[in-house]
Amino acid sequence: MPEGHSVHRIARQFDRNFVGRSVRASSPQGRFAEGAAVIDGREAVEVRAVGKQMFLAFDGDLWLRIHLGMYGAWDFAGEILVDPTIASANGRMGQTNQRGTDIDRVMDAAGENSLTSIGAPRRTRVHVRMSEQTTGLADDADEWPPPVVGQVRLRLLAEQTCADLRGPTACQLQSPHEVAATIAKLGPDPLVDDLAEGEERFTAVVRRKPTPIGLLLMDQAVVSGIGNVYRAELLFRARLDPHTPGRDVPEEVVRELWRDWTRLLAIGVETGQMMTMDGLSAGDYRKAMAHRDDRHWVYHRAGLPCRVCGTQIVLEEMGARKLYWCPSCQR
DNA sequence: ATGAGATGTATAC
DNA sequence: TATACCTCTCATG
Repeated sequence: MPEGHSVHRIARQFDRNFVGRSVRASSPQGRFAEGAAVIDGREAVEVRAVGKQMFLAFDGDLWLRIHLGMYGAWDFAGEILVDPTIASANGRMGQTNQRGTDIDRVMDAAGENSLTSIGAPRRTRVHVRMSEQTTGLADDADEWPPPVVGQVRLRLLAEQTCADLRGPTACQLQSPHEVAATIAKLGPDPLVDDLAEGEERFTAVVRRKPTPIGLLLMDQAVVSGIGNVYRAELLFRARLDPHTPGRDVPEEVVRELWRDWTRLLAIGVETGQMMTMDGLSAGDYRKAMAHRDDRHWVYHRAGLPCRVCGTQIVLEEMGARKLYWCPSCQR
């Protein structure tokens, strides 16, 4: 259940482990059998992430568009090269293996990005290599390719790396033209678009609309990659009432929303975690990360006292999703 | 064991 | 606005 940061991390995994290699494709579940047959045997040549969507190109101008939606996930298995840009600061690893989208949660469980934490409840074991240094588990007995478990819509297999896709909202082949059309409908993504241009686009659209800012932030045509967690947190960080019509949000505040999103997205991609309380002391940070519900300003904190003013955090529906906010701080 | 809920979107009414 | 999609995790018992 990724917001934009996870998709960018997954794309970097594909860049590292599939691009430049020829790929075997299959649909063990059968629901993407025709598409898999078309991909099978081609070389992956490029990967792009825009917002919550990933586009993987194969030779012959064939693109695969993936949107994980709410439950979709990639499982990586095999020998996996970790992209240094997503490796964790402590030098071990960022996410790399398994559940592309659940990496945050996997690491949450142990409180740190350790290999052992990742190994425990997983169905696949993974050799992880950073640069030349092998840090993976020794488990020579594993089968190759790994046995299929559960409903796998698409399996992509490179020489030493396996990626299994489950439960995506979208998994389809596209022509270059269709890819361009899909991307054209998306709002700016700080990791794709020029930051200044993105800021202009975002600001212009928001300042024109009567729609509540809480809906605009979730609208992928307005800005790419923000989901329900980042929405709540961005609004709190801006001390902004979610109901404020876009056109009534002061321009400087709109611009700051965009800049804050660029900041949070970069942190999310780097760390694999939705860190929205950056700037905490080391001690507070450790505390915040220790418990799942202690790491956000307002998200998932209905009825709890606001961390800043003590007012009870409000829960309401907005855009058919749960919105959490502090009615005192956010005006 | 069982069930509710979830970091999302598309479609029908 | 409601529902379907599709899978996993967590809370509950």
